[in-house]
Amino acid sequence: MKYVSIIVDLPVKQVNQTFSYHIPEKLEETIGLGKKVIVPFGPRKIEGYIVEIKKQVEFETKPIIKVASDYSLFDQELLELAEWMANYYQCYLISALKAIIPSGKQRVKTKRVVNLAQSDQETNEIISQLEKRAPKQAAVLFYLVKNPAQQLITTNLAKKVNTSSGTIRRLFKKGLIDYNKEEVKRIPYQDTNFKKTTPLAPTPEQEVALSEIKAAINSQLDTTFLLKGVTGSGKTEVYLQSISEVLSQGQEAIVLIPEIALTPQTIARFKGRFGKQVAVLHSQLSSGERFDEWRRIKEGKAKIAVGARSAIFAPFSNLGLIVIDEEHETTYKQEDHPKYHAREVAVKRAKLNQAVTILGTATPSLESYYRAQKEEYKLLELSKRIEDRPLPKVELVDMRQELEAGNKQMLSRSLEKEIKARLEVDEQVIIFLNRRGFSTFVQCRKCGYVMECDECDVSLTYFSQSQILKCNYCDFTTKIPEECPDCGSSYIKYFGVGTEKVERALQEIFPEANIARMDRDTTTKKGAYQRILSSFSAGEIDILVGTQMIAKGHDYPNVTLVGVITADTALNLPDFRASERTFQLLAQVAGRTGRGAKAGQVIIQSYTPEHYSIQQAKEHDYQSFYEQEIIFREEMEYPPVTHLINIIVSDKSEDKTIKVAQRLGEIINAKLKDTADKQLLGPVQAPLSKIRGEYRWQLLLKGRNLEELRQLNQMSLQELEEVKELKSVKISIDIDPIGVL
DNA sequence: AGCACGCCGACT
DNA sequence: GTCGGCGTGCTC
Repeated sequence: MKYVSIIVDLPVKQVNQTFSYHIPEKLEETIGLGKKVIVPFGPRKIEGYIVEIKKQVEFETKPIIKVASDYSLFDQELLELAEWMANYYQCYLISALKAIIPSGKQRVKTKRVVNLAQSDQETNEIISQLEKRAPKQAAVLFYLVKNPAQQLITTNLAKKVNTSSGTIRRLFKKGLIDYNKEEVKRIPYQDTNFKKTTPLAPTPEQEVALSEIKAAINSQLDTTFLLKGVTGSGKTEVYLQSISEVLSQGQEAIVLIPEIALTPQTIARFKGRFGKQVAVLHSQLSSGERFDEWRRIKEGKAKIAVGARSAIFAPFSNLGLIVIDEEHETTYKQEDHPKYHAREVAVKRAKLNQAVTILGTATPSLESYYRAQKEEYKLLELSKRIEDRPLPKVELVDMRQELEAGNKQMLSRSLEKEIKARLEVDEQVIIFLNRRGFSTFVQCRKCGYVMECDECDVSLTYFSQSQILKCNYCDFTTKIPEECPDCGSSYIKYFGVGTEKVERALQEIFPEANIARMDRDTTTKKGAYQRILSSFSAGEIDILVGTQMIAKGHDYPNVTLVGVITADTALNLPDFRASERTFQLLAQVAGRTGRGAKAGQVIIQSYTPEHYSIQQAKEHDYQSFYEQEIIFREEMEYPPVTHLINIIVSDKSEDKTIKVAQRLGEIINAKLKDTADKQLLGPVQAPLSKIRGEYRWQLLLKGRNLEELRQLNQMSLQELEEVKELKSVKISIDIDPIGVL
């Protein structure tokens, strides 16, 4: 008799372990590691994944009911990677596995949402009947009447009215609610024709980098390179020729690109060189298309996977190279569980395969450069742009002096003058707005009242097109009030320098110019993002105004001026990465110009131009920036010198949240007593103190040894579980958080 | 998670 | 007494 170990598809602590089953004879042929199966589990049937095939078993077993996938969804190597992730990021193995296997795959992705089974009126009657006998059920129905079209699944609904899933099941049994399968839709991706490209002759610097990389590829050691190359220095050509080398060894390659830069232009560069051998994996593919690409990789038809974060799990069997472009980008860190960082996973996966990793960027993350300094990574530099084009000249404008000189506009005199000059010679301009950390909000000018979301601790964002106020954290939307809800005054005003405001101001000064705007507001519609960029690239737009999304990877040879309206908004955030982000952003934005034959110019407006992150960005001097920033990190004991674990405690009850956070704090502190190399910050109210009606408190663990921190964290949480009455409170762990905001 | 089991207050 | 809600524990 053959047996298997199964991980069941339930992200719950109690079943975060393997369960043994036996294989009925007729399924023996189709069984295998990584197959999805249906198994009996208590009184019901659930999905699970085979993680081991074995001959003996120490339990009385039930049989597997059926095999639910044609393919093995992961092999031994990817299973090992999942186990590493589960341990490193402290998540359930099933969560790590589900991050690895193709998402949206075989079947259309659906969620089971709860609906009322009768009209609101009838429901209201039922509520009054139930209220006494079954207050919880009445509360659930009441919630559904009050919040139609919220499309909640059982668990979330139960949480909303503070009850268990059992209550909802009882309502279903009574026929008062029913379940609807709701499709999670995806936007299809259109393929284009790709022009064939041939390898370019490398510059001397590229030559050096390539020879080192090729040597590493041939040595079969898991070397990690940090390829630090200024914008426009030809990093992509290095990637392409490295991939060629790997292919000639009969091995495969993965290329990660930030989602936002995964445009047809970027894909064309890889498809143009390697044609059909390239599989593209990103979130905008339909589930069918994505699964097709996944199968091409699995079957060995594609040798190169190009994609966003999750492409790091491409199912290759002989991986030789992983490239991470723009390695400093924070989008490589997954926001929800498992909160993995693709860069860390890549280095681990390379190790499992004796593969080479190339981390490419103009502005390395402090983490990567720190490791390069310690020679954990090998540093390769491309300091010159192709054809020796100069880096753009950067001018800093002190906005305080502008104001003193009587200019109250948001455009400095010098930026206005330069824009005018470009328009006269038909060159293009990009105006960049660093909006991270604040958005347009609505405030009463009389009493200062700010419109906020009831469920979340944030001010509502103003969308002028639709004349509404919206919460960025939940789906709450509302109309702009005529009067202040607090004092009744009608002096309600919209604040914040939005892209829209900049656009309008520019249009006023330059009525003749064609101005387009790109931000979340204008790119929500399908394909809008592409449309704006291609029209800009075709020269139909003179000035493009936008947020972070225009800072990434495109080549516009006719752009000769980039203006940054406010360089320092991110600097004022209470986050230890504030300077790093500011420097990276300014350097990236500056890189958008001067990429053609014409020289480029950058004007940065700032209220704190003396800050080193801004000064060093002006000089294009990463090295100096790093040296100054690492001193700050050393002093404050922040990453990359230390590791962090962010613990978020959240619950609908503020009282319970605080109690749990404080109890956890006590437990940790007791364990920290005689250690100097680890510390606990908090518990404190989280910077976002309330999201979707849940209160949030935060604890931050800091220390040089991550393994020790992790153990401390685990032991403390275990001890916390003994406090029974506080068990329902949610605790979320973030290992190596990107920010603590 | 989601199912059965068993305790306990309310009501023909 | 019995009906049904709600907390608890278990799933190879």
